Amino acid sequence: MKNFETMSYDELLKEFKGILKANALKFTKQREAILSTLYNNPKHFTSECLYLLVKQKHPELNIGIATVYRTLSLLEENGLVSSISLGAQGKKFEIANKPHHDHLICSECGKIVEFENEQIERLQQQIAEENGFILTDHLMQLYGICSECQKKRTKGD
Amino acid sequence: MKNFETMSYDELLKEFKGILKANALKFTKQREAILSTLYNNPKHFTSECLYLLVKQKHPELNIGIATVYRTLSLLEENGLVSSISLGAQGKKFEIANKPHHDHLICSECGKIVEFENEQIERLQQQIAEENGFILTDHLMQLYGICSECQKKRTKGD
DNA sequence: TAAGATATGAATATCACTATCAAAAAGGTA
DNA sequence: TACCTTTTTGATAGTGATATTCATATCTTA
Repeated sequence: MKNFETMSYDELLKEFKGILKANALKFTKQREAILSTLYNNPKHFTSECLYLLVKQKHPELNIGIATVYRTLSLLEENGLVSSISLGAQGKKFEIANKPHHDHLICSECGKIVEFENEQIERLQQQIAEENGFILTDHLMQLYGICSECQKKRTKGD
Repeated sequence: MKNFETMSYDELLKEFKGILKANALKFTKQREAILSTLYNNPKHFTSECLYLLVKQKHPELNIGIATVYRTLSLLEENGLVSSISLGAQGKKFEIANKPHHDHLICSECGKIVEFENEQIERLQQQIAEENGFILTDHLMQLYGICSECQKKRTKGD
């Protein structure tokens, strides 16, 4: 897969158009609005949350929530966005124009910190090989209490 | 928390009864049926899947799916079962009478291989600390193609 | 720019899970 | 054991996130 790390918006858009063409899909205003909103807000979005933001930034499109779901699936299938499942807190999406990273999540406030660790990646590769697997992907989420929520706790009680 | 690794079913049952008593909850045939089914089938169950198996093994109980959900939550809250979220493949439960481990999952056939790696755990702890988090839990799933599915692929095409 | 395709938004359906509720069962107590 | 109180149960309805349907709108390319 391509590495989107250093991609400008124009390059990303070109990539997206290429994917659409290759699959006989159409380039629409809605799809672009969603892609650009994701690109310009490098946060982790809920589908709902992204829907509201796109609606706000592009009111003339009168975008529907179904289109947001459909487009997110499309983008994820093609590696342009990635998602993490936070169980009770829902599924969050982010644009995949950053280097690979994993997530450290606060169970109290939902804050997400990104990190990367080469050493763990190597160990994962090794584990897969030992078990006869070809590693294609991985998911690593660390859960804990962030420093702010730790402070709140001691105050609160 | 207690380590359930070497626990016999009798010990597990005793533990469960203790938890129930401590919370003023009752020991019922349904709850026991679910616990024993989990214990005797050391696999990863979907709620639905476990429901069907308990129904089959204990038809006289006429168990309802709601009870399965309720009991799984209860068992998970008390550390007797643990769960993993497999995204599209749903949430799966297993009895927590094994040492902590993570999962290596085949994206083609859904096969799950368990593994543990001390070194990764230490690195995770370290990452959490560096970011001011108190680590409470983690989720690590490696996705890949298992050796069997690799063989099928080369044959198939 | 017309033809033939896909995409869209609104509404509806689905899926996993949760809440509600009347009836049943558990487990103290006498 | 019989009673009494509380919790649990199964059935069912409800929920929220996501998927599907369908008539209309929009894109692409010829």
